[in-house]
Amino acid sequence: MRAEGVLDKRSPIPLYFQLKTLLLERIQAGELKPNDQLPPESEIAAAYDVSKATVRQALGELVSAGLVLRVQGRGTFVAEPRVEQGPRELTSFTLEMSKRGHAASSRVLDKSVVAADDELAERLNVPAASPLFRLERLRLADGEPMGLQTAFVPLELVDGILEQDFTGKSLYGVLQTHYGLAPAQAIERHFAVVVNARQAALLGIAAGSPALAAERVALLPGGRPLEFTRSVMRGDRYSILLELFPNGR
Amino acid sequence: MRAEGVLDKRSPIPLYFQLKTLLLERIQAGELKPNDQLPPESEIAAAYDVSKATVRQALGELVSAGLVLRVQGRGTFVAEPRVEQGPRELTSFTLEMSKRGHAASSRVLDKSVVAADDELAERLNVPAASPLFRLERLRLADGEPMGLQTAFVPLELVDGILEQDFTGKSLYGVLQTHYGLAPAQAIERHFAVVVNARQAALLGIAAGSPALAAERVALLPGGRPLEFTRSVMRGDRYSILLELFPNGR
DNA sequence: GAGTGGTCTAGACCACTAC
DNA sequence: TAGTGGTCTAGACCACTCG
Repeated sequence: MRAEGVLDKRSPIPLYFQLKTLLLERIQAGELKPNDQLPPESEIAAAYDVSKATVRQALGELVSAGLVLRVQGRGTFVAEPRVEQGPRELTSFTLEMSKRGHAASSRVLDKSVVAADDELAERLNVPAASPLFRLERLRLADGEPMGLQTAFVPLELVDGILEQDFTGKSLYGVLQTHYGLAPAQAIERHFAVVVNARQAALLGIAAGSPALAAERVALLPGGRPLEFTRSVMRGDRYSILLELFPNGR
Repeated sequence: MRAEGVLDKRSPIPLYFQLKTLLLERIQAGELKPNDQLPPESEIAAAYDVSKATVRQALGELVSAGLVLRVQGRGTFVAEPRVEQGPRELTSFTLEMSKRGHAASSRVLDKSVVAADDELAERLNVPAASPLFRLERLRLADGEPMGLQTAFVPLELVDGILEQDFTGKSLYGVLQTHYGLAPAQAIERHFAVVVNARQAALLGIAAGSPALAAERVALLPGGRPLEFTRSVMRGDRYSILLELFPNGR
């Protein structure tokens, strides 16, 4: 193997990392195509003048990233591109839709301050009857109703938020830009329901139609709940795609 | 560090794997609690009489699994339990239920060979009309119906599988032990449906009740489809829990 | 400065795949 | 049988954290 790039042994960047980056670039540039066989580890080691262990560490990270496939006794191969990237991302409806090529919009149905009932207080870890900002929106993709979302945020975190206009903006965007609040993690539960008359009317489907419901708690970096959202998405237009691996990797 | 268990150097099981398993068991048994510091790598290496590289490989896999946390200059620590491993893990219904503390069982409704229709042929990447093994089961938790699953496997991969008894066994178990086939990845789509009369009767719920449907393709290490499964799980008893992170972690 | 994990070497032998 | 990746050793030195 000709050493296309050369590793800098005096660099503070680890050799395995430099090597991994080089290989990554060659794969992403299409120079190494899916199912192409890489040179043997021993050959790579010789070409770049590093030990086999270093080559293995670089390749190991590419394997973890799903870009490369090792087959004992045969060799190392460039993997077929994956259907979807690993763990599910925490994004907004707006972002998610635009990534799928749809124009996302929303209609604000309610913007108010309510007192936390017992369930909301528990979910958001605030005292019962605490004031919460409530935002209910009809979410649309390409102008067609996709689902209903109702978000609750402890009012003390977002003083004055009632003045905000949410027509063109995402809730996460406003939390970020006006209050410097961004979730570090979210826990989301999905389950199946049938829509009631009000939901059916708003979504333009028949009452009793199936829908995917979700409850989500988004947490701040310290672990404090930032937001609790209930949503009901049309069963005929919305689905969840998951990529699974054995043993959590 | 006292060597609680001892590694068998003559075993065909790699030393790093034995060591990883030992540590895993001590964590899962609660002997090592969250935030406990593990002994230094050098000490573990000495205690079990292996090299530091072997210890690092064992610990590295525990880090990947999220069970352990390495902090440079400080040490290695037992991680806080994750909120949920969620369905990001590829497991069988049997395993999943037993992990949640339920007794899983199943009733085989159909075991046959069918010809692939166009959709099945595409999903399993086999020629149209190829013979497929078809297994339809009613899945129960603690004796109560939870859902229906129909799996399809290309017959050429599992010659003679019709003779197998699936009453007490998982499909994945049989594929593994009798054919040496284990999925490396799966892609699963979930959506909401309402059950039809047959499904309702089998599940013991009213027709028109909501249910969580899923379609899953499990892939072999090389990327060849091993299995396609359609399932319908009771909406009142089944939900999906997801842990989300910004920007894919 | 002492102790930790992070990187790296130069070898060795084994297990598996292909011909 | 030859070639591949898989495991393992016994060292070495570095980078980082903490008292």
